[in-house]
Amino acid sequence: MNRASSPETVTPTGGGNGRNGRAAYDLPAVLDIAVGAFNDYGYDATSMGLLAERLGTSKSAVYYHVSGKEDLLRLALERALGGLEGILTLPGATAGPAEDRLRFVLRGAVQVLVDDLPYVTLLLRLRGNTEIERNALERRRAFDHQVSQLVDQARADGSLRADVDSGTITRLLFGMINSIVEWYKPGGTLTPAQLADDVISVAFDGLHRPA
Amino acid sequence: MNRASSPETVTPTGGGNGRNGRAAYDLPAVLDIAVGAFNDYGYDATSMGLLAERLGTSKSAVYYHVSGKEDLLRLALERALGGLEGILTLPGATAGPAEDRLRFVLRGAVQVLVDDLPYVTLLLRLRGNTEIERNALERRRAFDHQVSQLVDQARADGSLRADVDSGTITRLLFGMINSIVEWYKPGGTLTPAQLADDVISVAFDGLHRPA
DNA sequence: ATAGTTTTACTGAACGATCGGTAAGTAGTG
DNA sequence: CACTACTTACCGATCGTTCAGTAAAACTAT
Repeated sequence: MNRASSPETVTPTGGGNGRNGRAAYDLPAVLDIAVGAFNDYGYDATSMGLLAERLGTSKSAVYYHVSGKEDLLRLALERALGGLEGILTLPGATAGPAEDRLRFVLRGAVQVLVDDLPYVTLLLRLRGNTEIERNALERRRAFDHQVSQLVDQARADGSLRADVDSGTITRLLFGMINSIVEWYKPGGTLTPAQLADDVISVAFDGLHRPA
Repeated sequence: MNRASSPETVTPTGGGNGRNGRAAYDLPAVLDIAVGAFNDYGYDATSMGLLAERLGTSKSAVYYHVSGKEDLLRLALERALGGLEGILTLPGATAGPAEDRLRFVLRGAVQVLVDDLPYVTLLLRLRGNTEIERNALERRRAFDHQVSQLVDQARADGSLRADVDSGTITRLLFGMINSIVEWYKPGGTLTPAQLADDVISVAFDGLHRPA
């Protein structure tokens, strides 16, 4: 019914397993399956029963690996946010002209998006229904705010146009980049590096043919 | 707890009502409340009970106006899709140079997005869990495809850069525009017309200061 | 080497809560 | 008295979660 890899192909942990022929899953494997399901159906519409079905085990087996549904969400969001926040600590994001730093961060964001595609996808679709979700949204806003400050600095330097509001620019920029999770399929002809180049180029130079 | 208008402020249909002091709601009013809740919590996470609470009535009172939860979704999506599809039938979208038609459609899309903000928001967050959702997603894809053809034509005319893949351009373009539903708040200093101008300008000319 | 013990990784059944939806009755209006 | 716009009470299904039990692997002791 679905085109994802069948449960049996994922992570028999190598060594020991349960009783009969069944494979033993470890936490990262369960998390991978869970995030995939969350993205396919939405977090709320994904039941623990369906998750178990995708793993080829029972509902309660999942509870051996994680403490609950929200725990899976928390783990997944931590990974996505960690990747994004990591960009801002890199040298390329902290030193040099503002426009260069902005380009570095945007390129890094595209890289993280592609590397941890399902995890970031999950993050970008949050609604803030629970405390965990609201906490993640806050961290995401903090990241956006940091990038927004880079835009401000680049504008002050005269590198960026000043006829459009700075907040609007940041939001349109992220709108463009974040939309990648909705359509990019890794493994195609468009490589992550080329995608990053395209995004940066379209963002800075626009759609018109180069003069 | 939430900052939306309290139930009592919306649409006592004017004339006749039920029994005691309670107001009588009509279908558009129920739909408005429902779409607002769907966007706040997500469609799946929004229960009919919560909907009734927001309306200030009982769960089953909602069923007097609509045949069920999915009916509310169907009605809302019809409105959003009708608005978008309508743009493509307008003269500005069917005659003239490809770049002008593209600009017209993008501007129109921004306009519809803002005019029917909650309805389009709902559309853009669909996951395709039910037949109704899948049908709406198909219509949305058809709309995107028509715009994609405009991009192709503008490229063939030499109006748009040809060094970036046409599909990538269309997707980044929609990524930018569709992101508006995630942050635009009507009634602020940024008017819909100014927003449309900014979007078109950033998309075609990029972020660099004009030469 | 083998017996006994502990640990790992589950199974199947059941829990209370909540879900979308329904049935039957009723207060107010024309 | 018919009609509108509800009400309260409830249905079966499904939700996330828990629990007691257990087969097999891993470890320890002799």
